[in-house]
Formats: sequence, structure tokens, C-alpha cells
Amino acid sequence: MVLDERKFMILKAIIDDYILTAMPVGSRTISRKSGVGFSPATIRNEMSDLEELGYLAQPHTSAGRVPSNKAYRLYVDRILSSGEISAEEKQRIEEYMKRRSGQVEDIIRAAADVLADATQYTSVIVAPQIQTLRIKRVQIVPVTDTTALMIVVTSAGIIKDAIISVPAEMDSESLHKLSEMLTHELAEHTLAEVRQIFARMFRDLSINRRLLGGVMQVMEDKLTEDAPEDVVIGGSTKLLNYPEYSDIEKAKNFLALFESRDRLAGLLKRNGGMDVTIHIGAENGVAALNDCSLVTASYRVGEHGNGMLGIIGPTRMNYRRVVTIMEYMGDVISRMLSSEQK
Amino acid sequence: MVLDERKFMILKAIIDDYILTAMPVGSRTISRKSGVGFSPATIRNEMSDLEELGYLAQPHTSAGRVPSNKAYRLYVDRILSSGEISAEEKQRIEEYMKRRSGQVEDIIRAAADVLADATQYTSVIVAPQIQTLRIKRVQIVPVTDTTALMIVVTSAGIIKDAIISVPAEMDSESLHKLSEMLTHELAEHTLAEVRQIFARMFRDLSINRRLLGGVMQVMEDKLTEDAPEDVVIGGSTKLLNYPEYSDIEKAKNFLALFESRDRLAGLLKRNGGMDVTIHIGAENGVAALNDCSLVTASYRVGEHGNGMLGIIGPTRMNYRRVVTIMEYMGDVISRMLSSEQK
DNA sequence: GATTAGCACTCAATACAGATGAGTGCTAAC
DNA sequence: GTTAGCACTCATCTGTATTGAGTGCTAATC
Repeated sequence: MVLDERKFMILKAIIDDYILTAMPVGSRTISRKSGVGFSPATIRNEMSDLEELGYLAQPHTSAGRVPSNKAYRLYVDRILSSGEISAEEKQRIEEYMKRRSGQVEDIIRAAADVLADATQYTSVIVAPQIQTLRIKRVQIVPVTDTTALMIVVTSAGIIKDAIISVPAEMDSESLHKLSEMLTHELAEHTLAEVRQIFARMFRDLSINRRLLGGVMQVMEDKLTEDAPEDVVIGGSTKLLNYPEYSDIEKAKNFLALFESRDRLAGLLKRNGGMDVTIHIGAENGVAALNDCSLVTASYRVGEHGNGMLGIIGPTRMNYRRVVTIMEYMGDVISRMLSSEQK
Repeated sequence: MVLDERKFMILKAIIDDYILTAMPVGSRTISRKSGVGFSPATIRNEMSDLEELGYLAQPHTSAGRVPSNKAYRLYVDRILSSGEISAEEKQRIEEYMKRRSGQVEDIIRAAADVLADATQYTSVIVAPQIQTLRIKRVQIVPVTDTTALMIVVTSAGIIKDAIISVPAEMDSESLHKLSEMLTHELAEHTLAEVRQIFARMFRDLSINRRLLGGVMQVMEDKLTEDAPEDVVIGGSTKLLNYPEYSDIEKAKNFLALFESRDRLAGLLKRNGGMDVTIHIGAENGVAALNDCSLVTASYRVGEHGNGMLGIIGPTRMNYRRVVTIMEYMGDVISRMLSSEQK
């Protein structure tokens, strides 16, 4: 048996209806739809075939049919072309984003909110990967006699900061000099390269080795340590509005996931490619999201460094709309974060 | 009718049982308890009195009794003395907190997790109020030709940073000078005082007024603007484990509240005093938390600046335990944040 | 006079039995 | 190949007992 044109059309009609209603759809419903010129009986025969092919499932004998993940996969692969986002919506998004100040954190926060609001699903955004960003400046500011604040400014305007301890002998002026030197050495390199550069500097640097050694050791550790992922979530309770998650146990599952930013970031990074990619049901590989779909995309910041965005919703998600919005938002975020550097 | 010793004892027994089980408690249950030497019939008579006095309520005729908010209030006011926290638990908390690095954000994050874990309720911690902190240093670091990063280090080691735009004529060296000058002028003052100091500086400063004017205007705005509250939430899904919130609609209510950090911060600041304070049911004044209790406390950082911590749970919360833990955690947080400055 | 045993009463929760109706699968007619 | 017709399935709804936890009241007991 093969999936001919008519079967495909019927399957599409079923999916479209199910996305809207979340209720098993029957043959009569499809038959009534304009564009399908067949009686319920014919539809039934086709549905029976579609079930055998694994595209449909029946919750119980006397219920209508529900699309399987295989059906969504087909639907996404065959039908999906990103649509056009309406002008008003574009404007609404732009305006909301414009009002935000220039801090990276704020922009990402705003973007997550917009994304959740536009899709009505839960959104997740991972900040640009700091390891791949190019350093622009390093600054060390005294805080107390023995501690200082180290600030690293990168090409995306992103800051990595950490409190480090310094020898009491180093005063404000010498820290300033150290800052200038480090800026000179590290500028235009990525964080990932810091270790090698430091190694080279240790060889070349004859003076002050004892004094600087300790400071730089700490810096190196701080810079190269795995930072807790910078992840923001928008509309974490949006999913509770969908009937498939009205069960408190299911809800607990993914709400717990949202508490662990690290796991979320891992999820996005594992599943994300450059383009918008769709993971249906178990494809995403996390048990808590087995009956969810995950749509991921990435955005670029400057020449290096990129971050991820994703939305999580029921498998019967409005893929077309989501993909469209994701593409657009990826653009918007890239643009806003890149304009930081101007 | 008056609330004599025996009535009070029975009421306490009822509350204790209800806190444990969340089920209406009947006369037989109380009668069986050791320490209560009366038959169910006697208890029933007393319960009937207690109901008339407004301390108990019956969900329906043939159910047991449930304590009213008035009862919890009495219970809390009359009985509550903070207990002792077990040595093991203390150690567990200390150890978990010790592992955290010295960043304020991280410490608060960890504290929220510990608090939620220890109480099994949802915890909220508001970072120290930045307006009352004393500035230690101001540093302006160039990012691009026309933008710079302004960093303010305060007594708690807390950083306020913002991207500001600067005239293209100002190079790294002059920004450094500006930083030194600002540090000199602003050190030891609170953020709240910045506006006056700037006003005075404008009068005194004859040179470079045009050049500096713009920069300082921006700085003033950034420093005095209402920062989005720095609030962390721990165990936001903990409440879902309690039967009173198994209804998805109720759950949505307070989960939505957790998405708005500003509202949460406002809630804590409005309700919080210096000591541990307890707000039962509608006392906290937020509709979404009408059937929750809110326990708040504050912690001090250095001499100035203080933050809030709170936990949110069902009205039948284990107040004694919660108060004990809150007192202890307030101490721990104060200690850890203050040690920052050493 | 306080306490308790006894008993009738209430009412949520549970279980069960039809009834309903949406939907199917199959067969025979078109 | 398509469709009308019909028997069948089964979740859902509705109404009715049944159960049992718990109460309030009264009369007996301490």
C-alpha cells in the first residue's frame, strides 16, 4: 500500500483539525470540510489504510483518529514551508523589543517573552556561547585590599565578571597597568584561546612572575571554567493552557525540567542545527518531553559566537506558524545583539 | 464562650494533624491521640464550640473539621517558638553553600535552592537593595568607539553595569581618568545620593562640562533607574506536590505569579519586616496566593543594604519548621554575602 | 455538672446500570 | 471506485443505591 495523493490530503486535513481542537477527528468532520469531496465512508476506508501505514492511531474503538508522530514528521517534511508573518505582528514585536535597553541579558529576556507570547508556547533562549566570543577588553577593578573584580568585554558586549583575589601589594594603578597589558595580549582572541596565550606569556614574562602568576592563574580558571549556562525561559506556564497537559503529573515533569537551566541548555545545544529544526515527540531524547515537540534555531552574534532559541509545545503544534516566527525572531535577536557593538 | 486550656489543646491537635494529612480531621482521630484523654463525644462538643468561635470549619456536614485562618493565626501567635535545627541539616546546608563560588548571584541562587529543599516549599529571595548600598568604585571601560561599559562596585561586591554611549573623542586614557574622578567623588555614598552629588559636581566643574555632561547624564539615568528586581525562585514546582494545588487552575495562578519577578519582589518588600513574619491566607494581599501562607524574613549585607527571603506554601504549612529554617538561612546568607568584602 | 455511650442523621464518595451518541467496519448497492 | 445502510463498540453521561466517615443530640453514667 502506498501513500497516494488523496491519502495525503486526508491526512493533512486530519492533522490540521487535530492541531486546532486536540480532539480525535472522525470521518464525518473531514468529509464536511470544503475541498474534500468524499463521503464519510470513503474517508473511513482511507483512514483505515492510514492507520495501517502507521500515520494514524485510535485512542479507542469508537473514537476518531489521532495523528501519530510519524504523521507529524511527514507533515513537517513534506508540507512545511515557512509562511509570512503579518506586518502588524512584525511591528508589535519590533516595538516591544525596541523599548528594551541594550544589555544582552535584557534583550534575551525580552526576546523570550515575545517568542512565548507570539507562539503561545514556552520559549527558551540560550545566550551566546561565551567560549567562542572574541575578547575586546580586560579590566581589573579593585574592590577591597585583597580582592578585585575582573571584567571581560567581548565582541557581543557580553561581560564575564568574577571576583578574584589579588596580593595586597597591588594597588589601583598597578591593576590598571595589568588590565592594559592583558587587554593588549588577549584582544581579538576567543576565550577558548586564553589558556595558550597565558602559557606563552608565562614564558616571555620575566618580571613580576611571582606577583602576576597567582592572579593570572585565578583568571585563567575563572575564564575557562564552565559557566552556568545563561538561559532564559519565557511563558513557562503556557503549556498548562493546552488540554494535553491538564494532568498535574505531566505538568510537573516539564516544569521540573524548566528549573534546571543546564539541562535545558544541553537539550537545545544537542538538538540544534543552524537552520530551524523540528523534533517531534521522543526525537528530542528527553523523557520529560516525550509528548512535546521541540523547535530549535540559532542566531549569530557578530562573526563568532552564536546562541540558540527554541520553543516547546505539544506535538500537535502549529508548526508552520512556529517556524515562521522562529526564523523571524532569530533574525531580530541577531540584529539587536550585533547592533550592540556599533 | 471562651477559649480555655482544653479547647486550645484540642485545636492544636487538630491543626497538627491537618498540617500532616491535609484531610478534615474527625473527633475520633483526635480522641485516639495520646495526650488527649477524652472520648470522641467530648471532643465533638468542644469542636462544635470551636467552630462557633470561628476557629474551625466544616467542608460539609459529614466531614471532619478544618482549621480556619483565624486558627492558624492563633497557633502561630501563641505556640510558635522557633525550634532548633538539627546538626546534620545545618551541616548539609553549610556544605552545599560552601561549594558555591563567591558571586552574589550564585550565592543567592544556591540559598534559594537550599531553602526550597529544606522546607519543601517554594522559596523566593530578593537580592540586596542596590539603592541603599555604598559605592566603592566606578569604572568605565571602552567597548567600541562610541560605547563604554560602566561598572559600579558596591560594598556588597555587587555590580551594577550598563552600556553607555560616550563621545568618540574620549579615549581609553580619559575614560580611566573619569573613572578615577568618579570613584573619588562617589565612594562611600549610596546610589540614592548619586543625583545630588552629580548636581553639585556640575556646579563646581568648569572644565569639560560639555564633554562630561552627556556621559554623566546617561550615568545618572542608569544608576538611578529602577533596576528590574533581582529575584530568584527556588523549587517553583514544589507546591504542586501538595494536594490542595492538584487543581491545574490554582496551579496556573501562582505559577504565573512566579513569572513576574517584579510582582514577587513587591510582595516580599511590602510584607516583610526585619523579623520573620508570617502572613496567613489573604493577609499577604495577593489574590493568587489567597490560600497560601507567606513567610518572610530579611538579611543584612554589611552595614547598609538588606535583602528579603521568603517561602510560599499552603496555609497548613509546618510553621515551626519553616520559621526555624528561615532564621537560620537569613543568618547564613548574611554571613556569606558579608564575607564577600573581606 | 462533666463525661460518655448510643443512635439517628447527613452527605461525599464510590459503584453500578442504563441510555446516549460519536464513530467505526463491513457489506451490498449504485 | 464510491456510498448508503446497519450492526457494533465504547467513552461519557445520568440516575440510583450503597457505603462509611463523621456529626449532633439525648440519656445514662461517673
